Amino acid sequence: MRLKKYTDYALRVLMYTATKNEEKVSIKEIAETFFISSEHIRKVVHQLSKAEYIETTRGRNGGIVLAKSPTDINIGSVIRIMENDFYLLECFDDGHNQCVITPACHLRHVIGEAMNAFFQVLDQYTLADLMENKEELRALMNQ
Amino acid sequence: MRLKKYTDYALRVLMYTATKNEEKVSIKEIAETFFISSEHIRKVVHQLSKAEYIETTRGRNGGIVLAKSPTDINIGSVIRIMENDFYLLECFDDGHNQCVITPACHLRHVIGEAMNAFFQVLDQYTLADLMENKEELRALMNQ
DNA sequence: AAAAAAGATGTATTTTTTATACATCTTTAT
DNA sequence: ATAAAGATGTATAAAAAATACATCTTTTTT
Ligand code: SF4
Ligand code: SF4
Repeated sequence: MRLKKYTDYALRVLMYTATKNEEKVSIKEIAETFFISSEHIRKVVHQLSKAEYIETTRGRNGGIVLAKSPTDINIGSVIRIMENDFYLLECFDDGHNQCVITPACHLRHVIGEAMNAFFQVLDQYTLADLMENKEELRALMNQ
Repeated sequence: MRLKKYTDYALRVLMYTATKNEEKVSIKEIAETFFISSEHIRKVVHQLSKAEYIETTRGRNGGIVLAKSPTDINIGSVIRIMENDFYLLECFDDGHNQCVITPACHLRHVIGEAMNAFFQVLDQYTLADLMENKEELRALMNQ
């Protein structure tokens, strides 16, 4: 059981961007901060932008800013969007389920309940909660 | 985010075995019930046996029985054993973590808390809970 | 003793998913 | 025009998971 690296990268992009209040940040500087190829960050940024968490501006002096206040960026929602696939079990994917006991199986409800508990925790936090020690984070990011 | 098919197969083996109280069951019949190759079931059975959830007997009239009462087989523990890897994030794997903000990052604690909530639910259930409607399950398994 | 039925072990292959890289746009301030 | 930024599409590589194959060993029955 793992989350995708892209999901984590997405949160890093949001955290990095949040350290620079209204100032624009570039894909390049995020990539260099975390020692990740700009290529990956680029894709993550694209998705975050489509989901309207950030606003991007092309061209010279372009860059990225948050599209809303950190208090309005919910961690659970970010993870749901980045992690497209939550088919923890075969029977969660109606289209491909071939398990014969599905109609009577309690296991699927137990796992479903566990997954809900997982998200219930995530849904309680926003980007603002992650930025509570903004200065400390900024220092580690070598700003 | 997915569980491995093997993890689910392991639970199916346990549920199937639980429907036949003390009677031995064979890998072949489990495989045929769920339309899965015996090869996969064999591996799962091997792991379940090593973890002492089931007892296997070789030879003619051999087969599988539960090694303990369904009330003593905790779902969370089965999943923890079958699913070896819970490195939801890069920083969860000390050996390979290169994330620069790890010392100050709150995200990792949020995800950790969510994962705990996930297991806390699973830890509340045992195989016995899944067998509450044993007859219904048995019918779907064509017994 | 031989045969058959069961599980044990080890290894190899294939498929799927995820991660990564490359090439080529488009936009915009200077 | 040019340079600096992001946008898009596609291709490749690496890792993980799923699947298959071959060959044991154990035990009961005949
Ligand atoms: S055994 Fe239960 S949980 Fe697993 S795939 Fe079948 S219905 Fe779903
Ligand atoms: S950003 Fe936080 S959660 Fe993600 S790898 Fe770094 S320390 Fe871990």
